[in-house]
Amino acid sequence: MASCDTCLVRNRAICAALDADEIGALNTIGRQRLLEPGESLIWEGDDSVLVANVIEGVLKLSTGTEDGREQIVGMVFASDFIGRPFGTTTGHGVTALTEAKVCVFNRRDFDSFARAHPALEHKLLQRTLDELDRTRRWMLLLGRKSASEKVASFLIEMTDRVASPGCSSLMPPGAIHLDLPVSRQQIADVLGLTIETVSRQFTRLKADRIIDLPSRREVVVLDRAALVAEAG
Amino acid sequence: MASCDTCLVRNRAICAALDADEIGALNTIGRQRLLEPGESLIWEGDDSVLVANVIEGVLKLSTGTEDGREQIVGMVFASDFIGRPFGTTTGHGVTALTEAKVCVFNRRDFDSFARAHPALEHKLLQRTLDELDRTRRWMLLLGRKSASEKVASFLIEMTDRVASPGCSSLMPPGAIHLDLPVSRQQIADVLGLTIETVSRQFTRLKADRIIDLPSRREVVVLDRAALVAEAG
DNA sequence: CGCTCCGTTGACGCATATCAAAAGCTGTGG
DNA sequence: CCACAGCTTTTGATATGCGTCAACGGAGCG
Repeated sequence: MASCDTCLVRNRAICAALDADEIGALNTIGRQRLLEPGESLIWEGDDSVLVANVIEGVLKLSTGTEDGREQIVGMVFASDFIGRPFGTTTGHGVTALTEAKVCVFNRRDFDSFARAHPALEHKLLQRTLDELDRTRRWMLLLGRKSASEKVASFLIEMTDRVASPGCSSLMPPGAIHLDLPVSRQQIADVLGLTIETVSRQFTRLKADRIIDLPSRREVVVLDRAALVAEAG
Repeated sequence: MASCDTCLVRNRAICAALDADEIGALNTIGRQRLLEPGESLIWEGDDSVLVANVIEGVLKLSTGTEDGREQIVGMVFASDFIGRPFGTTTGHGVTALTEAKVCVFNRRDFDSFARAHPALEHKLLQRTLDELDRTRRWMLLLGRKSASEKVASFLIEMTDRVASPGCSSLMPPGAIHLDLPVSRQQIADVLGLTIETVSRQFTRLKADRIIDLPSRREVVVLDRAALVAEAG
């Protein structure tokens, strides 16, 4: 059975607020679950029945209109928290983008545990405040930036969030290698654009020698400064 | 001297989590402040030196690009909380839209007080989670909705948030009267549009008998259902 | 009464969406 | 190993919604 002791995110997730005894107690109400790419953990509009910590992988948070338009409202990574504690419904779906491992809790169990452990609630509050700040900054992008600014901003955000350690010596100095966890369509859904516009911006950036595109899911950032300049 | 005992939002703001003694203690570190329309309490990028509760009035949270584009990332009303506790910088400015009364705290004082009072932190967490949900729903609007859907959504949000009690008997049955706390430019900055587009949508809605526009800052919603249908 | 600010209206252009088709990958079965 | 099917992505042609620029109008104020 998986235990918190061996958990990859033991010291980075909100659990870091707890001591050994408390972790033991939390361990009894949580269980690990594996998700395949495309598999959903929570659906938009559902009653809030569970919350979770991400142990491995990348997931998206998304909402949509009735006529099928979709907007990705957040991406969550290892050690991030998922779900809506202390509430009744979840406003957005949660779906795995890569294979993912999550530590799932029944929401009510988690709620009472959290209320009994202020240090945990404090960590959760800090995370929520950070996420709110990040989300508000993204609103500027959605409301006011052009397609080229949006794509540049996306790539910069990605270099900060999923910078691959496996940069081979074959790459030009200063280059940053990215393995995107998302398809072109999903990038479009993050940026509020169409897939065609995203694709055209990628090819233009490649033509301008600002990035390289070794494969569909890979991006090499050749000139990060140029990207920052384009991001507005 | 103003005291929490007579505070208009005593039972709705996060202070509602505290008993009489605790309120007394909080009273000693907070002070009231009046703001004129257009006056800023916090500037984007500032060190986070203060936090506050809104007692009366409406304020905007906004970010902008270097070249002057602006995006309003939130509107705050009576009993809402303002500022970035437990953090170093604030990602957005806070500016009064109407005359406003706020209860201001030094951020460090508030931080230590909050850490010592888990019930207060819990209220703050709930508010922050609610605000995050609201903000994420707004992202769908910014990224995926058309101008007409945006304006309709804005008006619906306003009927929920500032429905005037003073509906005179002169109005058609079912009509809802709104006193907008914002200019056309500010509506545009909330919706990620230009002032001209907002204006055109307003006149169209008036021509379609869905709203009436008695004055610049007033809107009468004649057919809320039609507005909901347009909001997407 | 006239000035100024804000909002409205109109003409026009452009960025991005839409529609359509070709070009790469990826996997499967012969 | 090749052929083919079913994808995602790219590329191209066209359409359109919204932005931009410019002029006008009306409300508030000295």
